[in-house]
Amino acid sequence: MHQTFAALGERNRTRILQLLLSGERPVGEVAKKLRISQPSASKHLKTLKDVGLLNVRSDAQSRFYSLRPEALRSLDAWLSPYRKLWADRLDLLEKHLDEMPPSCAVKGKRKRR
Amino acid sequence: MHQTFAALGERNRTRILQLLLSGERPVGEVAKKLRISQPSASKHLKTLKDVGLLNVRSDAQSRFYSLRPEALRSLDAWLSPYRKLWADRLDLLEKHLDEMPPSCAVKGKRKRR
DNA sequence: CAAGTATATTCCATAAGGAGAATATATACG
DNA sequence: CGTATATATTCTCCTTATGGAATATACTTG
Repeated sequence: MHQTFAALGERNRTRILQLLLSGERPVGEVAKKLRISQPSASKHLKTLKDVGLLNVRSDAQSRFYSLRPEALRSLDAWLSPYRKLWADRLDLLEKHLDEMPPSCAVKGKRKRR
Repeated sequence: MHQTFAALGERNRTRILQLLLSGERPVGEVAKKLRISQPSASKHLKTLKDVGLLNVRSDAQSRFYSLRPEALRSLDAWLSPYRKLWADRLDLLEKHLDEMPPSCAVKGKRKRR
């Protein structure tokens, strides 16, 4: 998993992911849109592909790279144990508000019962 | 955001996050549980703190590190545009099933109308 | 204040990663 | 086959990152 994160730990590569949100792209277009050299684009795409974040489809001389949903889904899964953190936080906030004297009441912020 | 990913792009650091899921820990305990040297633990904790993934609380000589929910929430937010990917996939699957002749029907897998 | 405990920082050597230029490979076309 | 297009790979230089050992800092206690 840390390898996936390592792949995402580079600005141009997160930009690539963002670009591919709108659909598959050939290398040249990625390079152009991101204003990086073709070799650079090619390398970054390879890095992302190697950790499973991207798919490639060949058509003639072109290679179309696209997001690989499974990988992003894994990220989502990795994150899931941490979601309880902000759930807990809400609980604490509610408990806190709940223990305040009525004089501190804020409209719409009280714990619903 | 790529800086957060970069911080997570190291095995020991993802392990630290995992460890802190069960609550705050002093540096020494992190080092011991992960079987890494104290300076190493200290450095990794610092990089995680520097990108906002951790909080520190001082008590006497000890420093207790804990997860910072906001950061993990940002991760969750970053991921959200990508969620449509697997939603789309489901749509495609459903469409596919929907276009199959009735003879291929699978109990409970048909698109609900 | 001396000694002990917990943590942070620095230094060093080594390894990994990125940019750019040049080159190689693959495919289409006349 | 020769040329053009699209992409991948290699090489070199440079910056950054990591682990380990040693050292520095902070706080506690007697």
